[in-house]
Amino acid sequence: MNETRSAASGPRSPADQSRHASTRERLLDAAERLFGEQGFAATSLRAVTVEADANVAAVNYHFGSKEGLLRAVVERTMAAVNGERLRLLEELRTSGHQPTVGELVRAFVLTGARLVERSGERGTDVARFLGRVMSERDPAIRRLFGAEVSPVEGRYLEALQAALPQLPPDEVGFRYRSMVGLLGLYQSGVLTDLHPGRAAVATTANTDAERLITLLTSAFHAPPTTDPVAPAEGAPEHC
Amino acid sequence: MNETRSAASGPRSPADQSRHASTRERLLDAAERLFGEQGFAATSLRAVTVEADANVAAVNYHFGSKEGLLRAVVERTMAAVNGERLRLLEELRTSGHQPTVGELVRAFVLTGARLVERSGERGTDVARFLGRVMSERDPAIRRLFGAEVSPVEGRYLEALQAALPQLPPDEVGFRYRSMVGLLGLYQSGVLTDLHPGRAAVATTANTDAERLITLLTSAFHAPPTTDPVAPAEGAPEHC
DNA sequence: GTCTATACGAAGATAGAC
DNA sequence: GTCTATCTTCGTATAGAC
Repeated sequence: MNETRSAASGPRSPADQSRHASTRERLLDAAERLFGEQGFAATSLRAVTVEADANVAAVNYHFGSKEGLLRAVVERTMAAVNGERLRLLEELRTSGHQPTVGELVRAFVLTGARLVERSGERGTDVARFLGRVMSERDPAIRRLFGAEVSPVEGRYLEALQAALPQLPPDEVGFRYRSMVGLLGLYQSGVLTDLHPGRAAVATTANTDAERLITLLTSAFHAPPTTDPVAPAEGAPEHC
Repeated sequence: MNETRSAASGPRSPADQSRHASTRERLLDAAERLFGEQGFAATSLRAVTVEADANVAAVNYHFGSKEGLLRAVVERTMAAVNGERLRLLEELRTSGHQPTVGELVRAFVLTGARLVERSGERGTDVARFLGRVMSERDPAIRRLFGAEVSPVEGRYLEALQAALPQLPPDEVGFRYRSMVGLLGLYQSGVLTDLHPGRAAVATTANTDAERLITLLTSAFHAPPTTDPVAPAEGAPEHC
């Protein structure tokens, strides 16, 4: 309860969840869960090492620093998400027709959800962790995340631009970044909570994912932004 | 460069920007700038006190804690934003007709921009600070921010619901929270940067604000979200 | 009342023993 | 390769100067 170690001498028995995984893997699992739960800055390295049943210095040995640990967790998780996104995009492109905006948005948003399903027990941890990292404002973390998603980003931007030929590339980029940011906020739980009135919470996740897809699809279909000075304002009103 | 103080004995000459403001005001100014630049967790209390030319303990005296300092900065800034938002909303409601979604979104989004203009020199600091706080994921900070905006939130939700009678309240709430979150990401610079190819940066701010208004207005006008199982997907496609 | 000097415990990082 | 011991920095708390 007190300090750096919980079981130093004897064979540790309580909550030995990831049985004989390596120290490295146990550190990654613990960091993913705690970073997702409490955030990066709020999670102490000592809390991670206690949960992973390892020493504080093991983090520095395996990952160099706390940020190195974060980078490793991001890489491990994003590898799966990136693969899934590219696979879905290929699937759409080889289906005979140009992918629509709605299809692209749906594929992008649901990738996170599918990853969560496949991750089983650790699913919600992964979702919260990804959401947090996705909309992080720390420049260092943003760079690290950006480097991880850039291969997929280019492909999606191409496909979105092809589906929205009337929009200037700058505007497609702006809306794409809005999608990434909003998905991050959604996955970190920012858009979900705060309405305590209702009872049904079980289906909220799926419903909100669909709401997000609806919202984003309509956002992409907005007309090109007009001049900053006194725009017509009624433009999207007609439909 | 080393420790808690930069000029202990003589009259401080370098960068004495807010000349004879009280220690309390100088602490608020410094915190607003540094929290906006680096984030709350990444900014050390000592960095704030060095910039404000005050002692570390002054923070605890005036604000009780680091979080108390954050609360004070939020309150000082949001008082202006809340007032402006309520004023604009009243202006719309007394203009004879029901405010449209576009008008409500525009009033909400541009409030931040106007505050920035009025703040003059400190404008960009204020914008970044507000943006960061708005989309913060730390529950404590979210609670504190939520308490600050709740009076305005209710009024805007009412007006939006009246403008979108075909949408269920839950969905209006979801889209409102999306607007708040996205505005936060935008104001903290998350949606703006990263495309280094272009040259014009001067007009980017205004342009992106208009893009955000366009995007959000269209997002609010999306049809109600259908059942999670295999939605038609073409719904917003027709317009 | 305001503010400064200073001390304390906790956290991240590092060096070197094993 | 792994862990113990130690260093620096952080937020907070206390005592007293003005």
